[in-house]
Amino acid sequence: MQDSHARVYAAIAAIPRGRVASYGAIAARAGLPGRARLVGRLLGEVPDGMELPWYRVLRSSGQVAFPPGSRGFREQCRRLRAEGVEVRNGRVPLSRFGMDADLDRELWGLPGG
DNA sequence: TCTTTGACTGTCG
DNA sequence: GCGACAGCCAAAG
Repeated sequence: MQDSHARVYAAIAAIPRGRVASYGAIAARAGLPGRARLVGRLLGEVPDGMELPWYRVLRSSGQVAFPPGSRGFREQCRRLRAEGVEVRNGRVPLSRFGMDADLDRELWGLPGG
C-alpha cells in the first residue's frame, strides 16, 4: 500500500453519509490534483474486505461511472438510495448531494436543500 | 522500454 | 444536454 493510495482511501472514507464527491475532488483532497483517473484505478483495486464508501464517488457531472445496467451500476445506485441520495437515470444532482453543496450554497446562494 | 488501457475531465459544436 | 476530441498519468503485459 503506497502513501498516495492510503490518502485516496482516506479521502473517500471522509465523504459524509448521504453525500457524494467526484473523482477529481477525491484526488485533490488526497493531494493529487488532476489525478482523477488514478482514483478510479485504485477503486478497482480495493480489497473485498476493506470497508470503503466507493459508491459515494461519482463523475464530475454527477453521473455514475459504471455503464448503465451493469452490476456495479445497480449496486452503486442501490447503496446511494439507501442513504437517501436521489439517483435519477444514473445521475445524482451534485447541487444538492455534493460534498461541498452546503458551502457552495452559502458562497453562491444557490437554491436547493 | 514501449504500447495499451482505463470506475476521468474540460472544451467545443 | 450529448457526442466527439484531446490531455492526463499510473498500472499491466
